[in-house]
Amino acid sequence: MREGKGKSIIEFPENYCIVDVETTGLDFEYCRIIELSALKIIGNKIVDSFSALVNPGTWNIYNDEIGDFAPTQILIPDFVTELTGITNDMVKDKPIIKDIIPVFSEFISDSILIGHNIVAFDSNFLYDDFYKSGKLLSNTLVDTMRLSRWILPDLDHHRLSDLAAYYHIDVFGTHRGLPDCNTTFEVYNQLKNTCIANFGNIGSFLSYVKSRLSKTYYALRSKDIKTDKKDFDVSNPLYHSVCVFTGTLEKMTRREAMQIVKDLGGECGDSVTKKTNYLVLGNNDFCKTIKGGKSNKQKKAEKLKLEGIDINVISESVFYEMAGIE
DNA sequence: TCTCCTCGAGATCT
DNA sequence: CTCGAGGAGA
Repeated sequence: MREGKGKSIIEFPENYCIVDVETTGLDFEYCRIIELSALKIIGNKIVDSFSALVNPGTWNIYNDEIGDFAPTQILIPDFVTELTGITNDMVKDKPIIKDIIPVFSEFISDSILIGHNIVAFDSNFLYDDFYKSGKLLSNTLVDTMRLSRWILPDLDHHRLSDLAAYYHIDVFGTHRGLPDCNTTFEVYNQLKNTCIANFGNIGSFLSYVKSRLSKTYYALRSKDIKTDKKDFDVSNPLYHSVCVFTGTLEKMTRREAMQIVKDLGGECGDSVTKKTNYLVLGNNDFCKTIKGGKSNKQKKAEKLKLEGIDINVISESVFYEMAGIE
């Protein structure tokens, strides 16, 4: 879907275009753009702007009176007019999107596009209309909502209005193309300021994000868990044992469970081997790829046990008993 | 150790 | 769409 669409990146470019679209609704298939706006920023300064009201065009739907399919004007729902102030009258003599795309395309050229929720919303409407005009929207995207979630993680919400309020940005008319572009521009600059204030510089922020994101690809490894304990209870069954987990634990995260093992003088393994002493079974229900209710780790553990290896497959509750946890 | 996959929860756009 | 959780295979 939407092949060749530009990538979403976490960055703070100095040259870019802020983009905002108003539409007849949220649905990509049935809704249409009614306003298309953009600001061109070079060296952090606004140097140009673009804004156009758009006639949403027509649907080819069955007309009872004519007894055939006929083009019917797509209307702006009342709640959208309420929200944006854009009426059917305002767009009725405006060009359709197909006639605006070439101008808009030339305006943005190949610059990075920045917008609030642009990755999941604006860019998809634009991509589809570009596509219908035989063009590919492949511009790289920077989403201020995504930036905001990294830079202001404690905020309850990251809507554009929330960020405008948080930064005390004066908003001149909301839910219209250019005003929203201007708000987004202000928000972007403030996010950059906060970023530098909190991380020292953009570079350390970017490497923080990068390391955090890459961790989502790398499963938790036993080497990530360290203990500062020295005096261990040598009678505890987990002492000097090698413990492996599979599935999701009910009472704690896997990281916490691994920490308990290490604190008791045990070791954790990332996979079941001949050195493994305990395999702790969590819940596998969520995992559709596991057939027959057994993970590969459990199958391997049972195979090794048949070969005479001293390996015990235990439940989560037995693990807590062994660890001395209520 | 590295690369890539899948799923669910949560949030935002008009 | 993003992120964090768990996973497979080489």
